[in-house]
Amino acid sequence: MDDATLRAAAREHFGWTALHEGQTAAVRALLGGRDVLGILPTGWGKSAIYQLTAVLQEKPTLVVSPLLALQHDQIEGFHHGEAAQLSGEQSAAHQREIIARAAGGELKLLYLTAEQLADPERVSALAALEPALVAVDEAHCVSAWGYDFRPDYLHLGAAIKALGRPPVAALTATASPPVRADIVRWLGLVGPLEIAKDLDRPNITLTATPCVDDKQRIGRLLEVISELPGHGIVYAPTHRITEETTAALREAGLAAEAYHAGLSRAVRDRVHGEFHAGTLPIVVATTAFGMGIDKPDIRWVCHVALPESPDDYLQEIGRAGRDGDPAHAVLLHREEDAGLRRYFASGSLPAREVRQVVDTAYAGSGTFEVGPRRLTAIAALLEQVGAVRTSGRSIRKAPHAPAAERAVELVMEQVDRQKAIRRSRVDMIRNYAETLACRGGYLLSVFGEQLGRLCGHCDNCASGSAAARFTSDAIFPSNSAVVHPEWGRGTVLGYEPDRVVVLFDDVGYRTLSLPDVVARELLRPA
DNA sequence: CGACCCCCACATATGTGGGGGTCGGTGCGATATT
Repeated sequence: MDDATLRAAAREHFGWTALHEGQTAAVRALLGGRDVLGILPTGWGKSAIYQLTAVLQEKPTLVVSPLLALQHDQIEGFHHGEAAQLSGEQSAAHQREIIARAAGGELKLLYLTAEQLADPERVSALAALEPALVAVDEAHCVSAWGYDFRPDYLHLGAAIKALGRPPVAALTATASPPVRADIVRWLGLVGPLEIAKDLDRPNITLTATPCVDDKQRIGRLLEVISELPGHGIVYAPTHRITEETTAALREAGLAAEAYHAGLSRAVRDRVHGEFHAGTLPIVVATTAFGMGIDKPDIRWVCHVALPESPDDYLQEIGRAGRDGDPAHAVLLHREEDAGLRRYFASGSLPAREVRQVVDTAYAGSGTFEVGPRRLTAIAALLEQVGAVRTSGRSIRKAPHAPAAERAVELVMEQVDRQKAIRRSRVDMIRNYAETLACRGGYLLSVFGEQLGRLCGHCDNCASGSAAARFTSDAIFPSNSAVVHPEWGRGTVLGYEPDRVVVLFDDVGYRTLSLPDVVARELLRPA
């Protein structure tokens, strides 16, 4: 199908008068049976990719979307009348009715969660619909949530296979190279067409300020907020700090409300609604206040602790200034912040538990003595290394499975690798906070994007400290593959004066001293 | 990983310091209780 036909269809079905080249390329790829990985900013028109593809096909499209509230919004925004949601909130009868409507050709889009696809009966009912496409929205959740929080994300690849393996569109606003690798791997994408829009957001001024203690940090926060125009979000690391910060702001006469997962649904909805409507100027929140915030005129995002990763940070500050007007991202950090993040990043999956699952699965009888969440994650990891086949709750030894000991070893290698990468991301966001070089350039380099100039919208660019440190003395080109004797294969991401940032496949991000690299020949071209 | 709380010992009758334990973020969905 050529672009003119696609544009005509977009106009006819949705009234869209303009499509990006990236959108038409993605739709063409999907219609031709090719997977798509789209890393595209919010507001760019990611959903249009699968919506347009969906209406051009006879069979329905399944959309995996992480939050039920998000699904509601998207179904409401789809003015085509042919979208519905399938979730555990609905009665069994209602669920059957939805599937029947889809089978009758009445629905083009069916929204569901990853958990829905963990149920083999549900999957076979959906497979009978012969879905034309699976879209995975907010695909970074595979990586961010799969390993511990919502492990059914790790079974999506297997579920998609069981659905007849239609083409897959994986879409997200933010994904660094390790996250992309997770998406490709766990969704089982094959040679996907990658569409990425550059991540630089020139209208967001980046600032990071070290604080010696929490008292000073709150003081700085109050100063910052009083200087900044408009409405904004304060991100805090814990429920308690969220509440305390809210109290401090209110005491200073500011209208602020807390938002975190410990609050009732009613309070959360009210706070979200008032912020969105503009009647509440400040929300102090944990990461729970995230996806689904679609307010164009957020003027600032201020962190009172280090976030867990560059991915999280970019995602969170990306909520500011969507209207394109000037906005601010302020990071008030302390060295002590990294501890909590390292803890969150570490997770834990004891080899003993993996062994127990392997032994039980191989024996074909007995009980799994592991919590349900962990069992789901372990099963996915074991399936990935070819040790077991899973279907719903059943975990059976796979044909040609490795020996039990070897299976545990293979899984633990994956777990350790994952842990190393996640912890290295904490180091990267710390470097971002502490660097005297260009912050915009640094942040982008973590995502494998080379700015090649000063960003011109960070505090270090403004003070001149970035210019003094700008360097292009590359000994290896950016994005080139290198090998380190201890850390193995990696990709050169960028340079700071006397330092080079490399992303290693097995150990994650590392910052190496350039004189050291040269003197000891630590890096060789791969 | 580190903040914080509790408890205890300690030198002295109220505060300090140390040891040990606990807790910290995201949401789905199924199940139990009003």
